[in-house]
Amino acid sequence: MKKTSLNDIAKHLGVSKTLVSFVLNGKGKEFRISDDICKKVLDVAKELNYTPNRIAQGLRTGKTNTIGLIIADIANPFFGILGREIEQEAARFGYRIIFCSSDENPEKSKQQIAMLQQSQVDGYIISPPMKSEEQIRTLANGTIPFVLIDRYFPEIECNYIVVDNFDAAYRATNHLLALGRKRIANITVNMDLVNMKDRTEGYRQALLDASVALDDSLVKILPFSHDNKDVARAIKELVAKTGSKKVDAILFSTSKLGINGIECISTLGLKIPDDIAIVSFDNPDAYKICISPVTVVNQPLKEIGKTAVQVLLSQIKHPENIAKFQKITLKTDFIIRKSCGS
Amino acid sequence: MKKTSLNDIAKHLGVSKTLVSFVLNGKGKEFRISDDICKKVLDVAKELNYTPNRIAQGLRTGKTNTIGLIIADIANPFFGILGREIEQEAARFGYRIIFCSSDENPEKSKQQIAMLQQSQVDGYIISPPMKSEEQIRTLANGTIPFVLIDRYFPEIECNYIVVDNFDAAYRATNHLLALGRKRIANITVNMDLVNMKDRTEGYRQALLDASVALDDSLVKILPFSHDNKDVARAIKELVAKTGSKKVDAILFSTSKLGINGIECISTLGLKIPDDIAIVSFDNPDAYKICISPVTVVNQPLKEIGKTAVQVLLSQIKHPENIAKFQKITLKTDFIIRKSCGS
DNA sequence: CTGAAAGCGCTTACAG
DNA sequence: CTGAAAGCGCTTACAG
Repeated sequence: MKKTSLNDIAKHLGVSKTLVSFVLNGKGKEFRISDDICKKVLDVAKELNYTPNRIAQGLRTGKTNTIGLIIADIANPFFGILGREIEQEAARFGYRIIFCSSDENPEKSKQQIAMLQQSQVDGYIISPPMKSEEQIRTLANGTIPFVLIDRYFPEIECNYIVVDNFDAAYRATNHLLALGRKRIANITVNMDLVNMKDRTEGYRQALLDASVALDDSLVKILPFSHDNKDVARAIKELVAKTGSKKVDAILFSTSKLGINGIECISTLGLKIPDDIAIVSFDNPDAYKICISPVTVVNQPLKEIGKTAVQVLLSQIKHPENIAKFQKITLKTDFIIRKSCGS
Repeated sequence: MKKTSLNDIAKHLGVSKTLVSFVLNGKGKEFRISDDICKKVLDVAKELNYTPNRIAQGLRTGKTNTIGLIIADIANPFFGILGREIEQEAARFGYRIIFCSSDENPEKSKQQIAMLQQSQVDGYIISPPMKSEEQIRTLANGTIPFVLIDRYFPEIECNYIVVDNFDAAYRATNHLLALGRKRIANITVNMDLVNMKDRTEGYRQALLDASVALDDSLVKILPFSHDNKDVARAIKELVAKTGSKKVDAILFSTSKLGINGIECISTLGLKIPDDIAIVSFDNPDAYKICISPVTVVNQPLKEIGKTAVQVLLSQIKHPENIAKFQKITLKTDFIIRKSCGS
C-alpha cells in the first residue's frame, strides 16, 4: 500500500494532475474550475487518504518551510524555553524546526550548519558559539536568511536579537551596592562571547560609578565547559579572603554557575544572604524554591524567541530585504527575592 | 549564484552525472572508476562548493534521514534532557530531528503526526498524550516505524521504552514507611495515562503491604494542565487535616507538582522534613539546592533516549522487522537526600 | 476551464 | 568502466 500521490487521484478521475494540484492548493476558484470537479477531487483525495509530499513540493518550489535551530543545549532550560517559543511561533506560520545542540563547540556548529544547509532549510536561528565568526560570516555572504540570538558578533552585519547585558549587570550590581555590599565578586565564563563580556563590563562600570575600587581577583572566569568542581574552586578562593578583603556578594553570570555555586556555598556552611548576597542571571525553577530564593536578572525569553522567528520569516518572505538587518536589543527585568537581604 | 548540482559538476568535466553521483557517494571503487577521474570529480566538487541536496535525495530514495519527535514540552527539563539524548544518538547515525511539543493535547499531537508524515520522516519517537490511542493505533497500522516513550497504551502492540513506575512508587512509599511516616499523601495528575496510574498503584500497594489503611482523601488528582494554584489548593486541603488524620508525608508524581508543592509548603511556614516528608519523581536541579534537598525517583533519561533511537533505527533499517516489537521497561534509581529526614 | 510537458536534484537499473 | 534514461511527487509556465 503505497502512499497516494497527485497522479493517483488524477488517474482515478481521468483528469490531469495539474487540475488536481490546483484544487488541492485551493486555487480552484482562481482557475475557475467547476465546483463539481473540485468536489470530486476533494472527495477522492479524502477517500484515498491523500497527504501531500512536502519533500517533493520543497524540491520543486525551493521552499521547505523548515527552520534550522542551533543552540548550545536543548536540555538547558534557558534554551529549552527559547526553543519552545521558537517552535510555537514557527508552527503558527506553518514552519517546522530541526534543532541542534552545539555544546558551544564551533566544530559541531559548523557541521550542523552544513547539515541544515543540505536539508535545504529556509532559514536559520543560531546562538553562535565562540570562535564561530567565520561560519557566521560565510552564512552572511550566502543567500539564506538567519538571525542570531543570545549573542552576536559586533563586526558581522546581520540580524540579531539580544538583551542589554551591560545594563542588566549594571543594575544588578547597583542593587547589591545599594544594600551596602562592597566586596562584590563576579563568577562568569570565558569572555570570547560579547554577552558574557558585557555582563562583566556592566558589573565593572557600576563599581566604578560607585567609586568602589576594582579588584581583578574578584572576577572568576571559568572555561565554557566547566563542571561543579570548577565552580567550587572559584567559590573557595573567594571566601578564603578575610578582613577588609572579605567577599560579601557574588554576581553569577549564568544560572548554571549560580546553581552550582549555591550548592557549594551551602556545603561550606555559609548563609545566604547573611554571609554572602547572591544575584544571578536567568531564572530557573531552582531559584524559586532554593534555600534563599534568588534575586535574578530575568531575560524575556518568549519575546526573544518570538521576535527571532518573525524577523526570520519576514526575510524569508521578502528576499529583497536580505540586506536590511534588524538588530534588536531587549531589556531584561530584575526580580528581587531574598538572596540579597534587605 | 545558484547552488551547484551534480549536473554542474558533470558538465564542468564533460562526464555523466551518474559517474559524479557514484564517486561522490564513495562508490568509485565499486564501479571501478579510474582514480584519475575520481580525483577530478572530487576536486571540482570542492571547487564549486558542492553540497548534496538531501531533499532531492530523499525524494528519490524514499529516505529522509529524519526522525519526528513529539513530546509534551521541550521547555520542561525532563523532556529537554530526553530530547538532547535523542538528538545526540540520532546524529551519531546521520539522522536529524524535527521536534514538536504537544502540550499533552491530543489535537495538537494529531496535527503534528500529520505534519511529520508529510515531511516524510523515516520514523517517530512519541510521548503520546492521553486520548491519543486512535492516532497511535493508526500509526501502528501504517508502515512507518515508531517508538513510544515515557508512556504507552497496553492495548496497542508497538515499540515502547518506559520505566517501572509501579516499582518506583512502591519503593519510594516504602522508604517513607520505613522512616515511620504513616499518613502519606500522593499528589498526581489525571490518571488516563498508564505511567501516572502505575505510580499511584505502586503507592497504594506499598501501603497495603504495610497494613496501612488506604485513605482516598490523601490522593489528590490534578488536571493535566494544572498551575501552582491548583497545587496550592491540594496542599492546603492536605495540611488542614489534624489529629490522627494529620498528613506527615507527600509523594509527588511529577517534579512540576513537587516544585510548586515545595514552594507552597514553604509559604505556609511548614518545615521539610520535620512537618512533612517529601519524595518526588524526577530529578531537576531545583531539588538539589532547595530548602531541604529532595529525595527522588530518578529516571534513566539518557538510557531511555538512546534506546528509543536504537530501537527505531533498527526498524528503519530492517523494515522486515516492522512487527517485531521491543517493549522495554527500565528500572529507576532512588536518590536519598534530606527531605524525608532519617 | 483543462492538459501536456518541463524540471527541481538526485539515484539506479539497464545497456554497452 | 561509463552514459542515457527513467522516475521519485510535485508546481507552473505555456498552449489551446
